[in-house]
Amino acid sequence: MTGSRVEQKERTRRAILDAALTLSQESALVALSLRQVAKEVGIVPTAFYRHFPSIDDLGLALVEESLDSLRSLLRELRQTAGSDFASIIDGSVDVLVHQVRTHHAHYLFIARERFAGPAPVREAINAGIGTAERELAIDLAHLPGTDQWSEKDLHVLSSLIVDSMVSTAERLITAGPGSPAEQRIAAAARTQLRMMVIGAMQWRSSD
Amino acid sequence: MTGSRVEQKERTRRAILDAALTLSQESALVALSLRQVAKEVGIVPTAFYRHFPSIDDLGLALVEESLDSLRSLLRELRQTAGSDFASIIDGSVDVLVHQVRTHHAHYLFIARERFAGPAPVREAINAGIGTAERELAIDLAHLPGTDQWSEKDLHVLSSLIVDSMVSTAERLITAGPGSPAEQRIAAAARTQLRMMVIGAMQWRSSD
DNA sequence: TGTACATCAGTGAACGCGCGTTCACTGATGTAC
DNA sequence: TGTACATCAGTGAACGCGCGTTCACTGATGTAC
Repeated sequence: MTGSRVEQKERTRRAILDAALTLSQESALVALSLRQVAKEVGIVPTAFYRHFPSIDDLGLALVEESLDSLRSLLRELRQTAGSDFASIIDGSVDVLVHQVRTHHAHYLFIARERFAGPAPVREAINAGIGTAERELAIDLAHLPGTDQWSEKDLHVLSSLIVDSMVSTAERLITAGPGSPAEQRIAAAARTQLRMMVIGAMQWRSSD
Repeated sequence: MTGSRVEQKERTRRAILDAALTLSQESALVALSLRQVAKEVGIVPTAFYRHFPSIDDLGLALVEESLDSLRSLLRELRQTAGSDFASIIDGSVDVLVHQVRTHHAHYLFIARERFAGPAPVREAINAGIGTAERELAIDLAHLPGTDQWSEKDLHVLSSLIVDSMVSTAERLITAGPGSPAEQRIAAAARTQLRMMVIGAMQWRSSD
């Protein structure tokens, strides 16, 4: 019966990733130590090298995992349908709250490393946010009322909405998953988005 | 002639703070080491203790310095007068761009440590941003057109504006002081703020 | 002005600690026959 | 099914390194008389 040894190895690898994610929540990726992780997992420090070539590669794996969560959030947001703006906004905020709650560690990781991480990590995160802005600008262009808008103004509105979502996500992270503040933050986010949409609908491109 | 020894001590203290700020830009406060700082300043590691009781106290001093910059930014923003919204917005964005450019290291420090810093540092920074939101809400209540707004909606708009300014500041920091992107970011910020104000003027409190 | 003493910023040796990484090993699991 | 061998996840000792902090010191600057 092969597979059991393979499975055990995979289980340890996952335990390492989970321990690393947990530990990096307490401080930051840069402060994560192989020996801490090994202790948390319950293996001897040197056993780590059966799973990752170095401590930096573990960091990269964490980044990839977290960015996967971010990408799946963007995918879900784009699929949020609705007959009117109000229901699109409500659906989007629900998706955001749910995702931040279920992948709390990943979003905390992204918020932390977005500015404090090593350069490649920062760039990967900002690339993810940039992609969200561009995709949203495309979606906005297909909505009624934006016909005469310039490319530039579409991107300004798009980044305004994305900024607001990022700030909301950061507030949700700081509040903690399932906290009493969660619904208050969500309600404020919905109001923010409605104000923005109203402003946008009144907007006429000056270009 | 007393004073010269005192002055020399003060000069070394400043050199330590400046070196620490410079070094913390390359990674993060948590990764800052006394020995690195001492090397940068050109003193032996133990001389550090003539100026700060411990490495943590140096960190606190950096936080205080950076928050001083933040507070002076808020003071300047509140004093930004104008006869109409457009000139208030233009003036505010100018102030933001100028402050981020002249105190670049402090704002980079704030952006980094806002989520990645030790808990007391994170709390101090978020308290500063919270204060900005509350003060702005008070100012907004005195503007024409917000008479029937609820307290809650005033704070929602206030946090929307502050979020946008924070995001703009973070973009300016990432772009670097005096970079070619600076004017583009400033122009986008002005457009964002105008859209928000238009949205707000159309808003009727639902409470 | 000159001398004797006090102050104290900066020195240099030393400490114990946790770090990432290397290496040869062990012993349970898996495979070939 | 039973045996002999191969694989390889995890072990444990060891390494050199940078860390924060302690301590007794030195010697230039400042003060009292």
